Amino acid sequence: MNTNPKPLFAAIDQCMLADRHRLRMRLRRLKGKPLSMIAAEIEVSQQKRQQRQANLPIPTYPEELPVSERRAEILAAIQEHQVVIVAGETGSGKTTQLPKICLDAGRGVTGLIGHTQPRRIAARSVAARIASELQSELGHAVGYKVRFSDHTRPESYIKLMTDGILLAESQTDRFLNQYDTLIIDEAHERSLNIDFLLGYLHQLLPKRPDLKLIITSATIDTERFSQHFSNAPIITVSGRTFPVEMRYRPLQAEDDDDQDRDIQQAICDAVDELAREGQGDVLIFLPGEREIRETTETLRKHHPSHTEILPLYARLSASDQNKIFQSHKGRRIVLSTNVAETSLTVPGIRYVIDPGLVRLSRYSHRTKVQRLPIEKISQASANQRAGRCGRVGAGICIRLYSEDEFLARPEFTDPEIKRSNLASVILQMKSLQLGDIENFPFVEAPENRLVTDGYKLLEELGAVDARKQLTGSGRQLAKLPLDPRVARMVLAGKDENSLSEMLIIASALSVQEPRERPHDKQQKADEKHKAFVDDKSDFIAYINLWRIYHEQSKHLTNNKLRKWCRDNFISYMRMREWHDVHVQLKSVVRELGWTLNQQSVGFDALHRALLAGLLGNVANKNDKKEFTGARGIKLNIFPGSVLFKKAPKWIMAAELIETGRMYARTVAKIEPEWIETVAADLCKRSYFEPHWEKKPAAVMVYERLTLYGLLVNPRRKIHYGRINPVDARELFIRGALVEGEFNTRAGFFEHNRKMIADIEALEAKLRRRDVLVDDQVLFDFYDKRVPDDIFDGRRFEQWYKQTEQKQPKFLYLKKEDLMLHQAVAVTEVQFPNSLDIEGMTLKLDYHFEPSHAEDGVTLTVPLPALNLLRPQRFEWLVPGLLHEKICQLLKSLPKSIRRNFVPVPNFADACLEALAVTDSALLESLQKQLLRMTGVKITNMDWDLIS
DNA sequence: GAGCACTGC
Repeated sequence: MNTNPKPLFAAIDQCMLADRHRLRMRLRRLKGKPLSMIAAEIEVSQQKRQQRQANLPIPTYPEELPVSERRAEILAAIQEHQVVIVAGETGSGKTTQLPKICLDAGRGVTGLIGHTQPRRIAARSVAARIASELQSELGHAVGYKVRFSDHTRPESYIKLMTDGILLAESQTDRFLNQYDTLIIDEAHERSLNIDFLLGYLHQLLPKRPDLKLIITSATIDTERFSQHFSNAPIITVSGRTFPVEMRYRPLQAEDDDDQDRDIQQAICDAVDELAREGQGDVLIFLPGEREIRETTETLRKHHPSHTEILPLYARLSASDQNKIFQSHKGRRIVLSTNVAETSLTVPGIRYVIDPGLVRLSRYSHRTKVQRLPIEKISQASANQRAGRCGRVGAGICIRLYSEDEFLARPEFTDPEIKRSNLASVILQMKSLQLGDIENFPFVEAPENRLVTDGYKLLEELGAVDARKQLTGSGRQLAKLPLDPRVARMVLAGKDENSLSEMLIIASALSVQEPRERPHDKQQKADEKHKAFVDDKSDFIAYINLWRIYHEQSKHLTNNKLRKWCRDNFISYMRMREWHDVHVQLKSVVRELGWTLNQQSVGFDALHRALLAGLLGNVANKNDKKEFTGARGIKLNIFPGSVLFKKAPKWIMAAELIETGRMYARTVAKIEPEWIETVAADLCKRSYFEPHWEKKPAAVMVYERLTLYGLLVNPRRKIHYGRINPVDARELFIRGALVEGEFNTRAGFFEHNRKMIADIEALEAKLRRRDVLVDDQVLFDFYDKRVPDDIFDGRRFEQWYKQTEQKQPKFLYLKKEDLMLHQAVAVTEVQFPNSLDIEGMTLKLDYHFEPSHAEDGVTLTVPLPALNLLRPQRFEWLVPGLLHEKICQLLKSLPKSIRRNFVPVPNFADACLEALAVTDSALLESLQKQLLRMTGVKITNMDWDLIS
């Protein structure tokens, strides 16, 4: 039995790259067991490789292409270096010839030659072109893979794909082992995908020393790519283009006498100037649809003759776009957005007019919202535009700005990674465990604040925690081929059992708007689109459109369905794209083990799930009918929305975008209460007016709830105990125990209440407030005894019951707990609770509250007894108060008399002792006694009884 | 009272 694995390890080195890792792992695990099974597999993989080597296509090269002349040089560079930069303009042939040169270099045998393009159309057409040059059927030696369709075979050598596909593959094949060579084409476009890929490859190359990487770019900024890949060699291939004459025609007049022109006028002048140059089509670059429309009208008035004027932009229907490929007589002027700069090549252009403007997407750090400002284009972009007229012959480019201005412009357009919210990139990196984005080897690192905002959005969606770590739901979001916000909706849809509806909406939000609204048929289109409208939600309109369309598709032929789409101003192509995304989402969701609801879901549940992804896009209408969104930004409902005319108080939007104004697009009515349930953790809460309430026997507080500064709930009463148990306990002790606002049968409560009442009664008799301890002492008494976690009636009763059994009366106050000093003077003799008069016992009440009607001592007399009483008796009050009264009387005497009775309290004491309560008047008894003691005679007139 | 262009697990 052969148990020596060594030769097999060596044999694995001759296997297909994609198999090696798996085979090595298995071989390692076998340790000492029979190796026959794995040996067979190794054999298969080796044979596959040998077969590929044997069948390797032998390329031929069209000699007229500039790249063909540099073949040997490029081939040598590929063999000597891991990374090669190939720079060349359009027409150099690099895109079609490089993969063939790679074949010649022996690449493509142990693994595929992967070749990326920024766009699906390009991936497909380049594949077709190379296949035909290798005289192989498309999908055999040369295949392509774009979203929704994979046309490659195991025996393919070259695989064209979008850069997004390669990036997506890295999620399941971390080492990209199916490739032995990668060509990243059009790297100068610097899309998010390309920048992410270049960073990814930077850290992959050391782990895959056998992998070759070729980066191709227009001849701009190639140094940057070279530096990023440790000074990789740059091979520059000339383009096969014709010279373009540059003419600068700024809007500002050169002479002071001349008037400045506006862009419309300048375009007309430029068209006239080019008309004098002779035959040839003109391409004019404009920032947007509106400008194209305006200029079309200006030019129609200006050139009424046989000039054909064609608009061109991405939103235009396919048939209108295709007009640029139809032959024509006379002069053609194409007015185009940036589609014609990179994505689409307009054939037969001899002249370009470039006003130098573009509408560019820029993420605003200030408002956290995507903007679409019109900006001046970069030099690179201007040159790219000029190049569009040098493809069929010498061209002329008229720039509607000066050369100085051109030179003053930035050299390159900011790459997308510096203009985007990075949530999606960060989420993918986290899920790939690529470490922190801050340390990721980007060609150009995005600004920190963009990274911060990316993390913030992910935190809002619950994809990362406060420590920026990926959460469980973050891992799930990363698996969905969707924008993170939309992915979050789908996840919530799973939880709310509304996945069926949610997948329709999520796929709709991922594709371009399928409803068409041609400028000349706006009303007709709106009329047709009314069939899909829901009066509370633009999201429901997508579901309605989806259902109606699929109902039609069931019984209509393809052609009839297309016609139905045309009649209803729906883009058939985009419906197909929507459908395809939906199919893909369904399959991803199935793999995740999620199930689609069979029963349709209600409005609320569906929109709560949508809200989970759109918390940052919530807005609230104020009294002036203006909307305020997160962080105080003012916004408007997009006029195309169903809610535009009658807007509800609260809305959420699928997207916020700032163009002319800040617009909320795809909008639905929401209830603010949903925010509380969906965003419980995200809402900021402040608390005010905590207070004890007798009836619920709890400390209550008002809560103020805001989300990103929006007032979701201004005043909601809730229990304070769970929010701040320490404060709540204090308020409980004060309110319930000290102040006694408490319904309880606990024994201590009545006892303590009575104890305090007794002392208060005592104070009333003494006419002073310094006997009963103050509330703070009472508080301290309870504070010492009540445990920390007792802050409401229910908890208190429970604890009291248990503790009372072990320590009876443990909460009973004693007299000494309550009295500041021993009020010895207070005896029953001094302050009797009743008076015996005329054989009756009459109740006495004491009250100490100056200026109150009942201040003093109150004798309660039954009405029939009233005329039996003699008023003189009451001048004597009660003994405890008589002393003070005598003092006051003595002090009221005129000074000449008063000085005989100093010190007054002593004389008062003496009088008190000598006098017995009689029915005679107090003043007369006093006068007699004082005369007896001092010989001073006082008359009734001497007393001042008023003050 | 109305938006540049692409792409994907």
